Amino acid sequence: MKFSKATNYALHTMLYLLAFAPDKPVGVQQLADAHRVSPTYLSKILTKLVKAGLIESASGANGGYRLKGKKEEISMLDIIHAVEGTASLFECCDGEDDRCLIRREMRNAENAMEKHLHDTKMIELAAALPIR
Amino acid sequence: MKFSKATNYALHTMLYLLAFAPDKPVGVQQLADAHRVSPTYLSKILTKLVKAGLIESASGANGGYRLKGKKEEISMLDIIHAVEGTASLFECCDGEDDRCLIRREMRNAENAMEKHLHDTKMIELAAALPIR
DNA sequence: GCGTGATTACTCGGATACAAGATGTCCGAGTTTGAGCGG
DNA sequence: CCGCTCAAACTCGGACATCTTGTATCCGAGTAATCACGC
Repeated sequence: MKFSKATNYALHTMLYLLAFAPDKPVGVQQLADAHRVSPTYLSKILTKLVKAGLIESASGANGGYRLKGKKEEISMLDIIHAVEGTASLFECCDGEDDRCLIRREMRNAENAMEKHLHDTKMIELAAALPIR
Repeated sequence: MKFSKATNYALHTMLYLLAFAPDKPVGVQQLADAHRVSPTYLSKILTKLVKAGLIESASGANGGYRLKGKKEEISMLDIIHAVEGTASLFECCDGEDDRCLIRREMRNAENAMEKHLHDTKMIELAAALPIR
């Protein structure tokens, strides 16, 4: 039960884009250098963000990844869901048996965390960065 | 990022003990039958609960596992921590760098979930079970 | 100056390799209960 | 009826085996900008 490194990379990359390049596309190489990750691996992760509609990719020379859509609304939860999936963190009791009290409480706890993540917008973090 | 099945088994077993056998030791075989798990595997999980001080084991004939200590105070978080460990769910930025805003917010979200799990006591769930 | 083609700098996606952790099994060793047996 | 012994029923812990998932790399294919060249 851990958040994957992929989620970590995705969050930091999104923060980077918001803070340093809100409009221009940035190459995978540059993003990878900024966080000490392999470019090809980071590319795989960013593909998930593209599919989720958070960013878009530009092919060819001077291509790269660029923010897409309403930047103010991007929450931490959006990014986490894009990378980790939206499935519940806790599964038990064969499917959708709502009589399982343990499952119900686990879902409630999970929702508490997700609410916090949903209320935290990436653009606020970008604005609070000490050095830009 | 998923809770392990081991956590699932641990939670259900604890609920079972609280509801059906608050005092008597129950054999691993019986507990395993109740949740369709291999007895030896369940034994491995319960060993963690023993080390955490939530239950105690009785060797020999008529032995088994029994609740230990103040039953009213056992929370879901206690069990989860016993099985999954107490480490933070999110790690990044080499160690304890508190300047990382992403890490800070992830910790906050995590704490929100843990608070909910801490406030949910197992004995309440046992009392709310429909069929006993 | 202008169009055309080649080059270059990129991303995309699949296939693959590797590592770690979760899951599950097996077995030998130790421990307690209780039954059997002899006195 | 008492005490001893022994078998049975347990748990404990370590050592495996297996399976899934996360992590990471490689490579061929496609695409867009730019440069070079010839007209």
